[in-house]
This record gives sequence, C-alpha cells and structure tokens, in this order.
Amino acid sequence: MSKLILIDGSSYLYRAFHALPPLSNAQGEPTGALFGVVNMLRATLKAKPEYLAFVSDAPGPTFRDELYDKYKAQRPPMPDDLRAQVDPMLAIVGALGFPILRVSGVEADDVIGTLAEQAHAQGIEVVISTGDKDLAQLVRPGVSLVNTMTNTTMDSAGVMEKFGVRPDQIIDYLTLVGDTVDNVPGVPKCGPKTAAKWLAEYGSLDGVIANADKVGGKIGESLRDALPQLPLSRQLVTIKLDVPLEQTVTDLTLRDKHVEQLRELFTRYEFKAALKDLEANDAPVGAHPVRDQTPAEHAAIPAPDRAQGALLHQGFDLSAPGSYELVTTQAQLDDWLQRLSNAELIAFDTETTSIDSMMADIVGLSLSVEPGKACYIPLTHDYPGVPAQLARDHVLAALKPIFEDPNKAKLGQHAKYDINILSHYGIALQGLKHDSMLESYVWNATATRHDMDSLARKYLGYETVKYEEVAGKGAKQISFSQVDLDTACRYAAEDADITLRLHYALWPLLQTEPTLRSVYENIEIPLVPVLAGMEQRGVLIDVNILRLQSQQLGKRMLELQQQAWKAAGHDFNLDSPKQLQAVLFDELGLPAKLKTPTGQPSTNEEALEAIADDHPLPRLILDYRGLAKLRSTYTEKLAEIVNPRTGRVHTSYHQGAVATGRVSSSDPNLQNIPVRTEEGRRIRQAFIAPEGWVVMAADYSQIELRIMAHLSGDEGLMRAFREGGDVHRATAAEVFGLKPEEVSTNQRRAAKAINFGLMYGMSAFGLARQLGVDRGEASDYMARYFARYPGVHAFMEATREQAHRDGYVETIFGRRLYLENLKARNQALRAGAERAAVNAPMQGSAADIIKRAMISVAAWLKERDDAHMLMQVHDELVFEVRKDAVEEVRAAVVARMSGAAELRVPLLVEAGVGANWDEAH
DNA sequence: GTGGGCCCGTAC
DNA sequence: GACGTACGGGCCCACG
Repeated sequence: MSKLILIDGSSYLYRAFHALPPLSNAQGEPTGALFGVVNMLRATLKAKPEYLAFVSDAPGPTFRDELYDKYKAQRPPMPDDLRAQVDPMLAIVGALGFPILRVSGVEADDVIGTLAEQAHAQGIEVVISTGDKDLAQLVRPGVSLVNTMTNTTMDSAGVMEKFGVRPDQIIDYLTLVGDTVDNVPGVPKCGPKTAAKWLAEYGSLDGVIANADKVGGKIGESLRDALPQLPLSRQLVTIKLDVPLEQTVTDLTLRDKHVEQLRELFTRYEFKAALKDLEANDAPVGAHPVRDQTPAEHAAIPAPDRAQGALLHQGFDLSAPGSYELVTTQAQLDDWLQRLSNAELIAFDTETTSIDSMMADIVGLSLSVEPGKACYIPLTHDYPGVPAQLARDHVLAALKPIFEDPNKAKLGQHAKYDINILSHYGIALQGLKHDSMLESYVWNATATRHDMDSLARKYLGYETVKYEEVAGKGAKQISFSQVDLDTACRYAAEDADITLRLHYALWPLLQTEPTLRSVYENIEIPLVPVLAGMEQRGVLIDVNILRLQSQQLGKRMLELQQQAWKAAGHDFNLDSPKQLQAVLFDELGLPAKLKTPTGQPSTNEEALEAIADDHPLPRLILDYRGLAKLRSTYTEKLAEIVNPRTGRVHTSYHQGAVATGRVSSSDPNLQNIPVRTEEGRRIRQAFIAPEGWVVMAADYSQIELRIMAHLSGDEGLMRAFREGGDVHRATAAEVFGLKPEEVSTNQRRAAKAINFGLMYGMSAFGLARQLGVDRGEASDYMARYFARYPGVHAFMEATREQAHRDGYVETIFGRRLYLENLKARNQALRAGAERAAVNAPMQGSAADIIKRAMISVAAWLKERDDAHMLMQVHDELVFEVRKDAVEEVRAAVVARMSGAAELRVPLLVEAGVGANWDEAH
C-alpha cells in the first residue's frame, strides 16, 4: 500500500519551541524550535514514504474567525523568538524537497483533513504527524496519527483508549469539552470523562442534546444552559474535508533537495548532524522512493502490532462476534466433554466471587476449543428465580480428569488465578501449555497492559464486555453469583473465547522469534504453577509480635508528636507534607533547599537532614516518619491481611507487571519488607515457621554485578569475582591503586556506590550527590573506574548502541525490553531511556536466572513434604523446612540456584537458617 | 464515598 | 535533569 505522511508543521513548531531549550546560533538568532522541526523532518525522510507534505498555517484570519469573533481571541501572540524561526523553517523544509502547503482562510488542520480524505478514498495509507489531539477526528482504518515528540502512534483503538470514544465521536467530544486555549465554549463542568460517558450513553452530540433534560444535577443545568452555543462549537472544532486545493495527493512527492541552500542554512544555524548527513550523502534523496525498510528501521518500530486489518485463524476472523452457549443440562455437558476430549487445546476460565483467589468461591466455568465458540457452565449462581444449574461438584468431578491430564494442553488468560481457584476444589491442574497474558508479556512487555480487555483491543481490535457492565462497580457492585445467567454467559464465555483468539493471534508472533519463544516456553509458562503454589502455601506470621510492635511504635509516635507540636508552637498533622511545609518554611523560616518535581519545597528525608542542625523539628519529623512508615505499611497492614483460616499471608505474585522480567508482589508486597535498619528488621521476626520447622533464606551474592562481569567480559571485574573476596574492596583497590588491605572504609564506600550506580546508569552528578563529594571528584572516580575496567565501559556503550539500533535490549536468555523514549526530543526522557537500557540486561538477566532456579527447585521439592518454597525477593528465595531436612534441602537449593545459569564468573549463593526470617540471614 | 495525583519511603 | 525496577500509605482535591 502506498503511504502519505502529512506533517502538521504548526503543531511541531510550537511544541518544539516549548519542549526544547532556547538555543541560538553564534549570531544570537533563536534556533531551538527550528532544530526540533529539522530533526523530525530528517526522521520522516528515513521512512521514505511515496507521498508527503508539510502543512502549515497561513497568516491572516480564517473562516472560523468569521464564524466566531472570539475564536482564539485569548491566545497570546506568537512569541518573537518563535516568529523569527518561521521563515527559516519554511526555507529549510522547502530546500529539503518537501512539498509545502499553506492555504489562506483555513487552518493547517483543514488542509490535512482534506488531503487525508482524498488519499483515503484512493486507498493510500495516511499517517498524520502531529501533536494535536483535535486531529484524532480524522482517524479511521488506514488513517492514523503519529506524535514524533513522544514517539506514540494512534489508530482507532488508540483513540478509544485515550479518549474513551470512537474516532467518529471525537468532534462531538471536543464540542462538549470545549477548548479554553482556542476559546471554543463547551459545556462548563463537562470534562473528558463526562463527555465520554454521555457519548457512550447517547451515541452522539445530537443524542446528548435530545436527552439533555434527562441529565440531572448541576451538570445537567450546565448542559441545558450551553445548548444554544453547541452547534457553533461543533462547527469550530470540525475539521474541513473539502478545502479547494491546487495539488492532488499524487502531486505530493519529494522533490530534489537543494544541496547548496541546505548547506548554507545548516551552516548558518549550526545543525552539525544534519550538515554531516548532507555531506555524506550528496545525492538527491527520495527521487526514487524506496519502499522496503532496512532491517534496522524495521526493528526500530518499538512494538510489532499486527492488529491492522482482519486477522484470520483458519478462516475465522478473530475480531468477529462469537456465539456462546449456556450449559445447564447433562446432555449439553456431555457434548462439551466430548469436544474437550477431541480438542488439541482447551481455553478455560473461572468466574468467582472475589478477585482475591484465596477468598474466592467458584461461581461458574467457561470453555472454548474453537475461536468464536464457547460455553459457560453456571454452578452456584444465586438470586431470586435463578434457573436450574448443574451441580457444582458433579461438573468439577467430570472435568477433573481433563484438567489433571498433563497431556491435555490447556490455555488460560492469567491462568495462575484459575489454577488457585481450582485447587480449592481438589483439582491440581496439569498441562498448562499457554497463557495469553504471558504471550503478550514476552512478546512486548511495555506495548500494552496485559489484561484481557487491553489485549483484545490491541491484538484483535475487539471490544470485550467489561466486568463493570455486568456486575456494576463501587458500592453498587454485586457478586458474580447474582448476575443473571444469560448476562453471565455473554461475559464469561467471551472470556474463554477471547483467550483462545488471543492465543491464535500471539502464538504465531512468538514462533517467529525463537529466543522469545524459549523465554516463554522454558521460563514463564513453567513458572506459573510454581508461583501458584507459593501463593497457596503462604508464609506463617506471628500476629502477636506484630500487634506488640504496633503498640510500641504507636506509643513512641505519640511522644514524638507531642514534642513536634511543641517545637512547632502548635498542633498540626505530622503526616501531611503540605502542613509540614507551611510550618517549616513559612512559619519557622527554615531554608527550603530542595524542591519536589512539581516545584513545591520538598520535605523528604534529604531536605529534612539538610536543616536538621538549624531546628529540632526536622529531626523529630524524620524519627516520626520512620516509625509511621513501619507501623502503617508493615506491622498493622501485615497483621490485618493474615488469613484467619491459615494464619498465613498469601501474597500475589505478578508475572506481567515489570518491564525487565522481574516478578512483583502485592497484597501484601513481600518484596519491600524492611531489612536495612535494626528497627525495621524486627518486622522480619514475625515471619516464622510452624513448630518443628525453620525458615531458610537463600540469596544470590551480588548477582547483578556478576552479570555485568559476565556480559562485559571485563577481565578485571571477572578476576575480582573469581578470586572470591569482597568485590567492592577489590574495586576500591583497583580504582585507588592500593592493596586490598589498604583500602579505607570511605574508599570502599565510594567503590560500592560506583558499582551500583553504574548498573543504574548513574552520572557523575548523581555519584557526587550520593557520596557527598564535588562533581569533579566524582568524575575523577568514574574516569579511574573506567580506565581500570575498560570492558565495562565498552559494554555500556555497546548496550546503548544496540538500544538505538534495534529499539530494544536483551537479557542473557534473550528476553527483550523495548525502550519507548530513545528517540524522544525531550532530553530528559531520552536520557532516562538510555539508563533503563543499560540497567535492563542486568536486572532482567538476574530475573531470568532466579526464575529458572525457582522452576528447578520446585521440581525437586515436588516429591517431598519436608520443605516448601514461600517467597521470592528478586535475588532471594525463602523456604520453610522441617528441621530434620535442613542440610539436605540447603544443599539442593544452593546447587540448583547456583546452577541456574552458566556465567563466566561463579554464581555464589548463600543460605541461612533460623527460627524466623530475620534470623535466617 | 471514591478515584487519582502527589509526596514520601520501603525493597532489590 | 541528574539512579534502574517495583508497591503502597496518607493527604488532599475533584467528582458524584
């Protein structure tokens, strides 16, 4: 398909002007916005579209000013520094060979709309490059938006996701919301959410107007008051599609560029990279458009997305509506059992009374073996007049042999949840072959959330029935068991159906990338039952210890509160940063040395430490905060969340939450229990083992640093690990040119800070702050470090390079992390993406390794009843072990963890045992 | 009441 | 602007 790229020049000029620092050339002419636009254009040229145009506003009034004299009346005039860049911009754009369109009497949007309409009618794909949300009204299949500032694209699904309305509703949406900048009156008090809600309810603006008297409350009055002006607003926000133009779409090809003019312009405005490109490649670009992308350009597209057009599986359109069967008779059940026994792959899903799998009871079950067809078997729906359902235990008994057959392949969406549910009914699911959530996660962890609604939208272009639509939300939410059977069937059977469709969309993708497929098949899928087992088991908690600690903390907090109030001269809420800020900086007049990201004077630990010598209050607050955190987040929360049935806490592990491949934990988060301070560590004393058992904790020593040694192949760093000993001390000895025994505490501390900082992409500035030395000294440390460990430096450079070349970086096992902001104009965003790129291979490889270890250890534990794996804390596994088995288990765990990867340095594992988690370290 | 942004702090 | 990845509590405001 041919492609037309339409560049919204006005939008880019404004955005580049505000986003970029106010650069200027040697003559003092402003160049910042120009620079941004030129770089964007060069990137556009690299995509080599057949047709392209640069569309800009022409000076003078437009038809909208005639319609409405206040239109854009509140807009400040264009800043002089920006105005000065308009003509040079047009000169460069023209010299690059872009067709430029400026049409009087209309805005750039209208020209873009008209061209998009024409191109679309001719079957030409249209990409509109803009930062302006109003253009979303032009989106439809074959017409999409791209924002090169943020590197995001928006198709129909993207519009739905962002605005909550279809592209064809955008005009009505903008009309309702209005635009204060352009002075377009909307409905006062109606924001994006309300507009989307009304449009969902009444379909269109006309629908909303017709039903205006049905809207209650203040906002209803507001709507009725605004009715007379809405038609005008609609006219103002509607982009024209029929502007008379001299050119047609096929005229809009790239002209030969004017090398001489460009050389002059680039030199004058000091665009060195552009100039270099120009000299390197003197031949006219684009005279013969090339349609094929180079491999590097192809790979640079961050998220492979095949959701465009119909996606077929064996002739079935994966975005078509499905047909679903409510199973309430034995004959129907028998029929489905027959289908299951013939099926190659069974998609299943459970419906329950709670999202907490430990608390949930099963309500029904859905199955699908063929896309578009699924059933729902209600089991325990319970409301007045509910029709007869098959008996729960009877159905589960009939399904048990299938669920427990390891040779019958099963598929789920977030199957860990359903495995946990089934386990409550004595079904130990075997043969989990696929999980659509994990397929999506491995394919591209950051392209989307991995819940079914998001996946269906992205990969199938299909809108699912939402849980809230069938069960309500908030206080009005009802249990799924009270949902009527037909509605439940529509929702639940769809879940199984869509799971299967997602698999047929995603699995072919994974098969094209053997390393991703391997991560999925050999790591993520086998990990599912392991995590399910850990959640089910839970970890035993001594609630009395926690209660006692809560009391003690509370008492000390009260004392500190009294002292703080005295120091402040009056009562205030110590938990409120806002009130604290007023007391410290306004009333007491202490210096506000740090600011929060939003510009407020910060009251964080660093800020308080900085003024702790000037007044007693900061220290009191610091102490109070430490205790408050421990009490609210840990001692009270943990005691609260202990399951009364088991006496244990059953966390949830999330396999699709972390971009680098780590698992996360929540409800409660067991991965941030304090350990660094004595005070905090006491909380770990409440993590205990049953009578006759002990807690065993096994952790990898310096795993990420070892991975850095492995990946970089740096001789010095590898030697440090091979020799054993203290790696930070060894580093300090290298950096400061000493023998290890001569290294001072401070030198070791500096070396440790560098070792860790490097893995996070820290700069000299950051290191200086961390160490409390000046920036020059920090730079000096880093220079010496890189001189001693040149392989590390080369590795980091190579990682950044790979990220820029491919758009992603990889772990040792081939897991990929795509980086979204590497090409961002915004320097901070880009730098952040580069740091993430450097960190991801190490963090991600460590995550892969411990996942492999967990699978291996779980397989070994499977046949035993004297030890259970309970927790994973990124580089640590925690077990409960029967006392008589401690040595055997310790040896096996250490061996399996150490053997989880073959690195160029040893993978050291340390294991400790104790009566509780604190003692096990 | 609830949802969400902000600030802050815990872990690896 | 400056150190990567998470989760979560309390405050506070907008919204219903």
